[in-house]
Amino acid sequence: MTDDIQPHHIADDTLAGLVGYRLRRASNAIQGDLSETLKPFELRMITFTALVLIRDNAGLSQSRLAAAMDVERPNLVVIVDELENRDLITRERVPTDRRTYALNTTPAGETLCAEALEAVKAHEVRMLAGVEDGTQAVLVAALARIIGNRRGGDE
Amino acid sequence: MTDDIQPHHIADDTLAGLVGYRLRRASNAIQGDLSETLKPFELRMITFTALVLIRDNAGLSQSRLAAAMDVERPNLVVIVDELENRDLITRERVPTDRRTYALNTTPAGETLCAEALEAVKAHEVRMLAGVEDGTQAVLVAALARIIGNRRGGDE
DNA sequence: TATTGTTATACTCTATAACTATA
DNA sequence: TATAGTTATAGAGTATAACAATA
Repeated sequence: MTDDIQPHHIADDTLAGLVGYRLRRASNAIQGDLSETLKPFELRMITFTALVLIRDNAGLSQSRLAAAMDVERPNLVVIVDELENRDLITRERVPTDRRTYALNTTPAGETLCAEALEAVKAHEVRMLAGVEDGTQAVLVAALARIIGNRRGGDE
Repeated sequence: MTDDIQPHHIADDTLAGLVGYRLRRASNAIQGDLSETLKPFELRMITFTALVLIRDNAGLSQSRLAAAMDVERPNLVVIVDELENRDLITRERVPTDRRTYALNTTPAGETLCAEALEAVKAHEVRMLAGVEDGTQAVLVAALARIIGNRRGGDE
């Protein structure tokens, strides 16, 4: 094949000079691998996130979970439905405020959560191979700054 | 308001311990700000990316652009349509291979591209405020590693 | 037979309006 | 009246199959 005129890899120096561009590509790389990692557990990234947050915040309401996940309430319904239908979480009326549901993990949900978390930790080790611990700390600190710089960062 | 029982911010320590979680949040923060930055130019992130790559790779074909952008060919058609309809790029038949189109920026396209790039650079400075130059270099190097660690990284 | 660009289509994700039941 | 959860729906973004023109 003749790639003398048209090189295989096109010039993307302009974009590569943007931190945001590299950040998105790194994030996509991790998300892709994470999706594969969660497949054996029949979890998507978003259902995994919800499961972990419910486990770590017993009795959480859907509204507060939606706010924490930055997901619109209507969209959270199907996520919670999915976890409940698989008996990974329970949805119980709160006696003091019968509008809200208290979300809690079932024993099966806790087991699956723990197993998935182990797999995710292995996935992180895989994706961060070659990045030293000290560098990872610098990376995390820099990311925290960037997150804090978002429009209306603190409010 | 009584937040004695239910704190405002729920515990997300488990997820915060994952680099991928922070990476995605930082990426989302930048993407959100970038979308706002590009609005005055009536560009979306994906049309901006295409415009820059066409400018930097004169005569590019749609297939190669799609491959570079990691976009399916059918989805690129509408992106190229949009840029062509706005007279930012031209789409001309290649005489040596009449199947392919050669993509090139128009003068208007180059002007808009340069102006948008200036705005994007200002956006980057804004989003990276508080992250020192040395730290940025470490960040970029770490991101390059992560991107390289993606499944079938080099092939 | 393979490739470029295209159309049509479907599936996921996300966003908004409007409803119900409770407060 | 305001809030929690829900339904229906609409809009992005993305993925696949199949086609016409060309190689």
